[in-house]
Amino acid sequence: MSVRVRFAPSPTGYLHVGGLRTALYNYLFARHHNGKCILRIEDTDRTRFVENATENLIKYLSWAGIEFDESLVEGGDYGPYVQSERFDLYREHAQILLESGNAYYAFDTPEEIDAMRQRQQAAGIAPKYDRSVMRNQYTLGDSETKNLIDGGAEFVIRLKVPAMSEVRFSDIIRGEVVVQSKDVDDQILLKSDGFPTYHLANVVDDHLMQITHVIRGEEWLPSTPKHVLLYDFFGWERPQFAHLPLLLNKDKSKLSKRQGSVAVEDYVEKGYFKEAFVNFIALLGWNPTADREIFSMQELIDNFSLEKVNKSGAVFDTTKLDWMNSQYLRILPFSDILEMLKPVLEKHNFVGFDDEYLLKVIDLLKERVIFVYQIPVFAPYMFEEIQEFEIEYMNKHWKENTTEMVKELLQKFIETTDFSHSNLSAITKQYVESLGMKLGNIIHPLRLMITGKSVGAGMFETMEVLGKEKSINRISKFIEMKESGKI
RNA sequence: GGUCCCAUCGACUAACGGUUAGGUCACCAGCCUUUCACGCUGGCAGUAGGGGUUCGAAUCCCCUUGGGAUCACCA
Repeated sequence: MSVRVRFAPSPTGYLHVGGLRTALYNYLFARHHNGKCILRIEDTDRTRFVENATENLIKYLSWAGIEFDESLVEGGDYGPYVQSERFDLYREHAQILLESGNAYYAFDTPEEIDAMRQRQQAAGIAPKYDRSVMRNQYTLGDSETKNLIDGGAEFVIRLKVPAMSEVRFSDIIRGEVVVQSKDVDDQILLKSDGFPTYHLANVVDDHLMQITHVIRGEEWLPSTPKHVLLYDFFGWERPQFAHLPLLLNKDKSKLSKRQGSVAVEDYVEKGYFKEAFVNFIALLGWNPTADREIFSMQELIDNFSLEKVNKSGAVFDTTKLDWMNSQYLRILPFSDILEMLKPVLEKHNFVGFDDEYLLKVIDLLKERVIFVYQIPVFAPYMFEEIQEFEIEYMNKHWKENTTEMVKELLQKFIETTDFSHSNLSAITKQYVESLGMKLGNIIHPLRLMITGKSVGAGMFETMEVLGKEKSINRISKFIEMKESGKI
């Protein structure tokens, strides 16, 4: 039987980084086994409906390079892929459970349930639906139950958890898990509005969609016994479960909004490459070899296995992500970087540069920054005239004879027709040597005049990219300013 | 609190009974150098604690401790 997995997010607004990792592992697992990866939208909670949330989810999943074989976009043979379009199915299945005696009607109001919990808490026992005293099919009797329903009373359908037995299941990542059924609550399956809860919808859909492996976050582990019971009651074969370790805040609690960005879109906004982000996320909780850090999507697919997924949670610390981004800045095709650079430059109002020039600038600076957006911040002088000179830098390197030297060197720059960095270097070195001086005596003043800053890429490389005209103009202009005492 | 899950450097992790407990990020130092980076070299730093099992335990078992998740007519 071929592998079929699903990513089943609830459209509550944005794609969570933990959700992205779950989606990614599902995707990697499916691709690794030549199986199918399905996207199913779990929108059974009408009170949490968020406009455009599904579109947003799909947008960022797609940004990350995660493709689905079946979804509301691609279609497929097991649709619809949106739970709100499958309500009849859930009602039918709840009915099956009712008839087989594995589920029952209950009529308690939220207030009554609340009162029950308070009594239990006061008595120091775990809050759990008390089938023997609440208003339900068993305490009311079948005829009264029928009367209530016929009379239009609101009801829910609850799972009838067996009194004394063990629920056990095996998890690919965690091994055998055993829970006593007395600790499992009579979960509501169908809400009073007729909509299913996650538990029912999830099991029905996973079965109907022939999902072979349920790969989801660890937060679902405590409710898995309910799901297992449902599979058994329906007489269905259970899928294999794999509960992924959680992504954590620095304080080790479940990754949350309060302690930093958790929305994938925030990281896109911050300028991370999708390749770096996916690579980073993939290695949080799973590691194929440990002697390697950089993996392309295809390499992740080739190496992926659920057996190597860790059991313990991973702190989502982006320090390493920054390093990865810098690595990708070096290995990614120039054309990709160029496309990211253009909109960034526009924001700075640095316009009118041709691709050829921009490519040279990227090559010049990519090893000195970790984000594309830092290029114009690190080296604005590549895109505009110098706004400000670092005075301290000037004071440190500008001696009495510097102006004279610079003038002579400028003359040589003007005379040369070869403005390559190697030739510029040769000219300059020859000149300082003729004076019996060191390169450092002239290169810092040069850097100051050309860039205004004390830090940057190789000086002659910078001049080459900037070009003869601009380089010479900046030097002449600076000398004028210097001699007229303007600086 | 009940139930369940988890536990190797600060972080991500490797070692699936035998290693001086390895790698990466971060941090520190040195080298390189034209500044800043990159790069290279080296360094700091870990098996939560206690019992077993075994010739031998990070690894298997138990207890303790710690952390987390979950206990909704949310997913």
